[in-house]
Amino acid sequence: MDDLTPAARKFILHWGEMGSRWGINRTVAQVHALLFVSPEPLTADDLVAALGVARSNVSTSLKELQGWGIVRVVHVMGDRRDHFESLADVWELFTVIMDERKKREFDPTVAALADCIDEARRAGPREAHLAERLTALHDFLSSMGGWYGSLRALPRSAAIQALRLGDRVKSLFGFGSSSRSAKASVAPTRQRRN
Amino acid sequence: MDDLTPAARKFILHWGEMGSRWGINRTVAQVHALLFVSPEPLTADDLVAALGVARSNVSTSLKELQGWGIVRVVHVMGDRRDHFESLADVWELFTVIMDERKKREFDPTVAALADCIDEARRAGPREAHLAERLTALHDFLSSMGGWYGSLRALPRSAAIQALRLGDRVKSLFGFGSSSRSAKASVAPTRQRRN
DNA sequence: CTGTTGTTTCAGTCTAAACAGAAACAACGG
DNA sequence: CCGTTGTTTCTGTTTAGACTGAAACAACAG
Repeated sequence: MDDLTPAARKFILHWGEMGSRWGINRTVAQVHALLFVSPEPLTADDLVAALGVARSNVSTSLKELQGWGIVRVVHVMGDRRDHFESLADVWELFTVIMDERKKREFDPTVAALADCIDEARRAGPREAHLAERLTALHDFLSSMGGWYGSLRALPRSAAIQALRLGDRVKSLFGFGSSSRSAKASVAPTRQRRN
Repeated sequence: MDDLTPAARKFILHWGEMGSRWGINRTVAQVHALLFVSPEPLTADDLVAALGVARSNVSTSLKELQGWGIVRVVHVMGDRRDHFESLADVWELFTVIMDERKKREFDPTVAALADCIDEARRAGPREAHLAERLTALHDFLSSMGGWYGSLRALPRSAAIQALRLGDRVKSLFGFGSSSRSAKASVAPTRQRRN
């Protein structure tokens, strides 16, 4: 962690922090961050040295990242050791992660909601209100899932364009569209009732 | 937790579990889940009794939910105690939560990336690769943020319709679109390479 | 003033997850 | 067969965060 440049170190630490705030193991996120910014593939021992964590920890993290499909093994001529590299394409990274979390968490949630709704309905009018609320939630989540599925079904360029579609509308409201416009959409949205 | 119906209990536990997997305190998520499905507003003591957690814990959780703007105090005639209710509207719930997490985590990440990029650029060509990777990430996240801002700027009905836009595409693939079609959109998205 | 209600804080406990470090094992190249 | 490399599994240990329960405090209604 000491032979990293300040910028790289800052990024890796922040990325690890973000990961842990979103339910991703900090070390896993850090390993990924380092691979993502590394110009060339790294060995497990490189990662151990750079991040200062145990070998077993790195090994597990690499396995998990490979399981997600965002890190893969490559081989370097004249070196028997495995080297690892991250997907470089950010869009692909995004979709792969979203796919995986959808499968692991989102879809089971929708299914669990369907179960709860069935159960509440079978319990008769006494739980009608519960069934109603859960149905609203279930339908909303299903819609989101369906929307994401549609987006994923598009070829990548079309998908990116589909996301950009809002930009035209946004310009009507006088907002810019590139990087630093974030704040414009943050503050005054609280008590609006769309 | 024992006087809840099985369906309600199952939902609350699952919701708490999901919350904790996405960086939201389990108790906070459970309190919200219970308020969300409750036909009438509940007092803090109701929550203590139903969830079996400490009073201070409920109080803190309620404060946090109020801070997010998804729970509010209401008063019941002839009762001096505060009663709490959740936003019932799922779309509003979603946007409020997304707004808050964007503000707390997403925007700071974009800003941190900009910092790292500046630093890497100032370090000269030695860190050109780092700057390049981080810029790709930064631009992607900015785009996502901009897209979300656009969506939020739309009146709600238009926003929902904008999300539904994919449905037409989806129907080409033979999927349905309304509530129970969840399973249809799940499986086959894995190994496609857009 | 007194009892009720609610908030906040704080010290201590508890727990799940992360993590370290070692060991055992497999694969394989030379 | 030996050395290298990598994986897996295990036992402890550590740590962050969640949580409890109590206490101090404020507000206020009657």
